[in-house]
Amino acid sequence: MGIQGLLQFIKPLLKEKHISEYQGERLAVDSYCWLHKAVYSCGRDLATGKPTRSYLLIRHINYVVKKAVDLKNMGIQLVMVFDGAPMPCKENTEEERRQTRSESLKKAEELEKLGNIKEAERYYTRAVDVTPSLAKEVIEELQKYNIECIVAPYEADAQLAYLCKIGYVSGVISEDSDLIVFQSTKVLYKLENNGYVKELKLDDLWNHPNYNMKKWTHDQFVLMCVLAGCDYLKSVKSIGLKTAYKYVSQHGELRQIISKLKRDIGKVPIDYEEQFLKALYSFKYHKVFCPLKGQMVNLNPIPEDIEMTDLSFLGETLSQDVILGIARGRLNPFTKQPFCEQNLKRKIDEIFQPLSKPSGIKKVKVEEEIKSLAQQIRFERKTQRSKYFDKGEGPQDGNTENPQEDFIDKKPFPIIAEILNPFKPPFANQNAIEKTGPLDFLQNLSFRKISLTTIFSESTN
DNA sequence: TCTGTGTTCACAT
DNA sequence: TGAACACAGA
Ligand SMILES: [Mn+2]
Repeated sequence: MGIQGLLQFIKPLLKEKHISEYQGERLAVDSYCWLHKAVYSCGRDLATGKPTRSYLLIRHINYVVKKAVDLKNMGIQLVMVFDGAPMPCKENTEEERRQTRSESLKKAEELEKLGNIKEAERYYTRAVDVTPSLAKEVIEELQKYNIECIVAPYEADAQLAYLCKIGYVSGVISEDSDLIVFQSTKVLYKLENNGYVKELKLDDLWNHPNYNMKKWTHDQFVLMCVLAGCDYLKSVKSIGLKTAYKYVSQHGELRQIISKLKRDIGKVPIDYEEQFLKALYSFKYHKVFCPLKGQMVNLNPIPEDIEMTDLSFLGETLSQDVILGIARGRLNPFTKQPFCEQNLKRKIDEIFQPLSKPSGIKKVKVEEEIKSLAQQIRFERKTQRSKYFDKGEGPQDGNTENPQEDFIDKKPFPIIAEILNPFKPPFANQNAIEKTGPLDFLQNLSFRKISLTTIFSESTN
């Protein structure tokens, strides 16, 4: 997934940083990275849908929310971005994943029956499907903390890059090499719990110590990546990043490269050029949500004289109502329908309440848990989202015709105002320090005393 | 030296 | 959602 070997390729360009250096900035988070890690803490319960402990039904939410709130408390503003519908051309990949998930589930259930709980657990974690509904549960929780969430219409990668492009955020937290291909200006890779992170600035790409790309355009870089194999198109046999680099260095342009490729290697698929163009376009013109206009746009504007006229492979164009509903977590990005899952609290209630009746002890425990769920601490009610954001989202927020245009004229990009007038965390020099969540880098910094979100702590059971 | 493939990992006690 | 690593073969 991503571009095989790209992160290794750009490794010399990564700069070791500490997350505290981004205080005052606004960063977008590739939330599925966190979510996928998070579900490892409660694989069986999510995979089977038959939780053994109620807190195991929400531990993954806790993981993501805690991480986000911790960053927010450091004075980093966050935009949590979630994946939407899969691109049509990735359907086979998705099918494979569905396959392995269901196989893993079977295997896990067998192992569990045999009493091999430990091994079963391993397979259960592989069986978990991270669905929009799961994401929705996280989003609902994040929104309680006034953390902005955006569900992309398609891939989060493109959405994150777009937010960079319009200056809505100054960088992205991710693990995915595709972010570079999508032209994100700054990507923070490998955020550790101690706060260290590896930063890539897109501008540095052209000064690679081992590969001369000084005169390259970004399009040429994308060319290299697609040549080496990407999610949208497998590479021709024996072409990896290194040889792709040579081809682009020597020929520079798509048609020439492909004809040279055909001369060098016989086995080039007949429709390779067409597929190649589609892959390039999928990177360049991916459909995303614009939070300023409240509309669906392409990552880059489609030129008048574009070669390929049928762009349906980019996915359908959604109406403003639908894209807004998806982006803000009201509609399922797969079905475009409202989420029909019942409220999480009620779900927990329903599953555990009957079980608890015979045993008085258990019932008390469950009630405590639900009470604790209901009492999630809210803090910092002061809104960080300016009115402009809401205005930008059009009629839904009480605006009538054409709200986005006059909005943009008045205040181009909210973030720019905030760069000029950086957000000063209110706790900058206050003395109260509290040890908080799992991110130990918090411990060495000065923080306002704050109650962190712990929906359930491990000690409840 | 480079690429393709298979395996393991991500949580947290 | 993804990457790292090891190893075999061209
Ligand atoms: Mn990707």
